[in-house]
Amino acid sequence: MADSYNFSEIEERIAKLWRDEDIYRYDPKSKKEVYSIDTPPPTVSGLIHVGHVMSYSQMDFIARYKRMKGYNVFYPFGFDNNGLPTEILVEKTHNITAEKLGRERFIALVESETKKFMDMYKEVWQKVGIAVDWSLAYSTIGKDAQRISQLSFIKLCKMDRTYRKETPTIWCPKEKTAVSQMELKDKVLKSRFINIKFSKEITIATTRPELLPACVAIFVNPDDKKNAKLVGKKVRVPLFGQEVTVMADRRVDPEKGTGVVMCCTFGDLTDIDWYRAYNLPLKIIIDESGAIIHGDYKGMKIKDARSKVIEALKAEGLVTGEKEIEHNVNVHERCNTEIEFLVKKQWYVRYLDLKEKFLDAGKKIKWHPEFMKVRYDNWVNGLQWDWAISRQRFYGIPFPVWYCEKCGETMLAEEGSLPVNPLNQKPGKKCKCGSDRFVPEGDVMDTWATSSTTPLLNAKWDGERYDKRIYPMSLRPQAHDIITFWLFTSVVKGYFHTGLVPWKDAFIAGHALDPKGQPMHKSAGNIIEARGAIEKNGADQVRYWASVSKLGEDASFQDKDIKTGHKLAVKMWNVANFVQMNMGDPTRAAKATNIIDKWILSKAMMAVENATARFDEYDFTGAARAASEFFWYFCDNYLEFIKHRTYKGDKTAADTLSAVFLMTLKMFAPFVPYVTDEIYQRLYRKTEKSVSIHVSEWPEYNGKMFDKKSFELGERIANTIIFIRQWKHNNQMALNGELAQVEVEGLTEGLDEIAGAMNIKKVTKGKGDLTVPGTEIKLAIKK
RNA sequence: GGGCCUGUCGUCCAACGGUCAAGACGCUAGCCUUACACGCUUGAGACAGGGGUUCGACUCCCUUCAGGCCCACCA
Repeated sequence: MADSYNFSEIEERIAKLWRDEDIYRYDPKSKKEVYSIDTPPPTVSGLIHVGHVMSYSQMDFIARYKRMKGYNVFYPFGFDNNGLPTEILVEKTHNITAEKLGRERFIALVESETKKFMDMYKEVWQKVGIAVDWSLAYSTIGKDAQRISQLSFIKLCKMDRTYRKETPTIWCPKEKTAVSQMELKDKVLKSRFINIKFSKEITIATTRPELLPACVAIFVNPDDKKNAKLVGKKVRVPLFGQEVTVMADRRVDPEKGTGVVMCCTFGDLTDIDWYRAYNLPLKIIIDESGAIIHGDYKGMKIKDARSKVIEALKAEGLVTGEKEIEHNVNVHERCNTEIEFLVKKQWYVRYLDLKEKFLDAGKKIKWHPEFMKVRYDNWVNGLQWDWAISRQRFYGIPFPVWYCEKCGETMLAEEGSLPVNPLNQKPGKKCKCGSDRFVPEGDVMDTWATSSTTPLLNAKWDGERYDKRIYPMSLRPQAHDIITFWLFTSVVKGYFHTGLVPWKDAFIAGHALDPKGQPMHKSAGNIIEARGAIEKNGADQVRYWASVSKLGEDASFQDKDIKTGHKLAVKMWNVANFVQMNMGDPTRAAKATNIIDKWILSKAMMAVENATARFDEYDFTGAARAASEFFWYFCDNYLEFIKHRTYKGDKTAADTLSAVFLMTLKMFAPFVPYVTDEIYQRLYRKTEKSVSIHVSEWPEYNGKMFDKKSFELGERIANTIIFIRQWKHNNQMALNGELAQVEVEGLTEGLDEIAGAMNIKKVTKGKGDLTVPGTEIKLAIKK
């Protein structure tokens, strides 16, 4: 291998080899133990940055390690094209709305549109070298995902775990659509804070006087000395006359406004909480387009109604104060419209009674890192509402439900007919009451209702049975930000449908930060795109960066880590050159007799043992470090120590050299899969008989290659050589310069090795005055 | 407001409660040594502050300060 290291050429060639040999294929017929990974489906939103590369590389380290350890690795890939970002992406690129196109056609459009992105994603992930079986790919809007989501829902209905209830929904009056919290953003708006006199003692401050007709209660803080005495009083709402009660709640800030707040259905999210918590009456005064539907103000837009109400209040002398303020309001991120709250019927999954079960499930998962469990526990402990799984949107997986027009009975689709779209399909049978006229459910499911089924989807759950080799899955890898969503909801589904925790281990990755340590955001303009980074630096180098920071820690994208990865690859390349020139038989290494060989083999065994233990704990950083430390030491010392032997054609040195380098390559293979495989192909494929290093065996600890005495003796010899090397440096000698004589005191073996390694004419036992640090060995050195 | 994480050479990042606190990038000084100058060998350089526990603390506890994240809140 006379050519120099060229990553783009190597990576292209090796990627082709992997594709041609299909080495990541999961074999359902294999007798090997299965290691199954619940790979996170990335959101299809048109962007892959180095953060994605980091988290997918980190799980890939594990997948590759497990494969080399002899597992039958089930490592699928999913595309999340069910979410809002995908919807927005498609709407933008086609300048249409999902609503106008209709659900079926929109989903079809998404599928064809995202095909392009999926191909692009696949290409990038393949460049990164993610070792997934692409034949197991799925999409979260695909037929399987639709069927399983709907089946899960039907099963939950049959278990009496669902119910439908009117609840407030965030609503955009301009686009006349429900919006999710994700789509909200803050906007600072000027507004007027108006003090309204309700009675002699009660004056409330509000920015929304037009909501007076929807006022259902008044709140004060129970610890507010000034106002606490009002609790329990009843008062009539000015202009509109309904009687409301003053209640106590700690969420009221006594310092804000008058310290007295009105609760309307609904002005903001607190109103919703109060409405739920205190079972308040519901007064709807705004319609879907944001117009008032109440009394004299009927038909007016909110802002117009507001001025009219203020006028009327003033006319009666009830406005006792007015102040211009700036405040944060929630607006719809797409159109900047201030959002309102409407009441809609929602489907819920009832699970609040199961908190203890979910906490138990959390205990059964092995968390990596451990502290991530606390986030899960906090979330479960803090749960206050059941899981609302319906969304008033057009794009998504429909509920497989109709309602009888005559008796209102809910009619579920037949399990065998899934997936269905109730909007253009009929139940296929009559209602209990005899009617065959139905109203279809128009809502779609929350995306988590689908994402939560990925373990079931992977295990081909059919409602009863699933592939027990795959499920419960071995590993759930994901980032920490969605523990409360994806991880938790998956636990919920696993509990309901299988009674089992869906995985054994959870592997929680951190986020990538920009080189300055700032989070990467589109708006900050600091996103480092994946493809460019790979083309510029090589996939091995970017992956190496991903191995440097510990699991769960955020990591900034540092040039110097890329550089270090590059140096590592170059070093391996150059060592490979040296090994090739001195190629031996790795299988003969265990027969080594030379002390330096026995020493490096023992050291290699310790490194293997360490890297293996680290990997088994999902500490890939520790594994990589164990490999690196050993490798660089091996290069700088062992290689130099044996040159005098290899130059003479000593075969035993070549055997050890070849064996130890192979072990090192294998320890690095999960991290830098391209360069290690390229070298493997050139030097070892013929003798090892694996088509790729990635389907070869992980180095095992071999007792024949570890000998404590040889190791300790070797350490003393090595330290002596290193000391002489330093002495040469300190005495302005070239490191290969010849020394006339060294007398050694306190070490009787390996003197020939010292002489050979350091180019010393004569090494003899004797007396010395220079102490080798950390030893009792003394030397006398003569130039 | 509640919870969690993190503070170590200029920078990034390690260290079962026990050597001289490791390594990488950068910097310094030597060396073209038959794998590699994309290299080798040197040198300088750090435990955020304050309390405690301990024979002994970077490590455990409390606290202050500084970052970050999640949740809640924003009338």
